Amino acid sequence: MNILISNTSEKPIYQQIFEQISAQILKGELQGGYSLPPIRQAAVELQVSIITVKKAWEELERSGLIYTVTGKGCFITELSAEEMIQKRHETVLKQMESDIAYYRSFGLRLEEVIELLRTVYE
Amino acid sequence: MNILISNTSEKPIYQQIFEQISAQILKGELQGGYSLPPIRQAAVELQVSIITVKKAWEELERSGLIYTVTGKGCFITELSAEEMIQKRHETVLKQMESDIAYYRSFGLRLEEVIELLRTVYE
DNA sequence: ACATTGTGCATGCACGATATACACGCGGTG
DNA sequence: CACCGCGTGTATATCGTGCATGCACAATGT
Repeated sequence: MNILISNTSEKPIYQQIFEQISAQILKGELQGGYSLPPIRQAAVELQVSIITVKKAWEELERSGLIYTVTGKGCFITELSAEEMIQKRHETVLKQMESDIAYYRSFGLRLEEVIELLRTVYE
Repeated sequence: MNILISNTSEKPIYQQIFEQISAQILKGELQGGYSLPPIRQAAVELQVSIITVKKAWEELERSGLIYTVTGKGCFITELSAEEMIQKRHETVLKQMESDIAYYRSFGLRLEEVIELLRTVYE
């Protein structure tokens, strides 16, 4: 459970949890077959309600990254290295499309965007 | 008033209006000194409430892109070409920072991001 | 049975979106 | 010059939706 929750962020808490665990799974930091912490324990660690954790877990299950067994726990879906890369790119591309739409609405061309990226990406 | 509102978008309506007008001003499509449509007229055209338009106008004023005169109307702030470019980059960079944080959370390096960008940016 | 796990329901609160009534500014008219 | 009407932005009260929560219920395994 290496999660950082920002109370100042405009994103809902359950989505912050979802995104960070999602990233950790797709980076291979959380191995398939192992289980996630019980929602109660996670709730205590993260200082949030059980239900907030559950909503994050539900999103993860909807994305096919974990599966739930009532009474037992939640387990990480086993993925091959190729599948992880594939899902990671899918996820990033989906977000990137709307990001690009925003940049383009300001009339920026591809090379301008790349130039700005280089100045910010440390 | 060349605005497109998406009801399926997760973004609030007033923010969609704000972003699009903001972009049009900073691209020079809306010249300084000219006035924006009255909020009532804009509300009819955009099929939204007066107050929703007002909230968008307030955001524009807070960003220094327009100024309001009670009883007269709302007018676009006069900006030099350099100021427009500057503000445009400021705006885009602010958004780009959080975009990059997202990409990096998935472990992507700068060159991978650029490669993905090239495949999507048509 | 009991302890541990996930699930479902009812509540409080913040925010987006709305309609209606109010205040300010300008210009025509007596 | 005063007044009133029209067009402008402004403020108040209300409704619906979604985030976040606590508490009680169901399922699993020892």
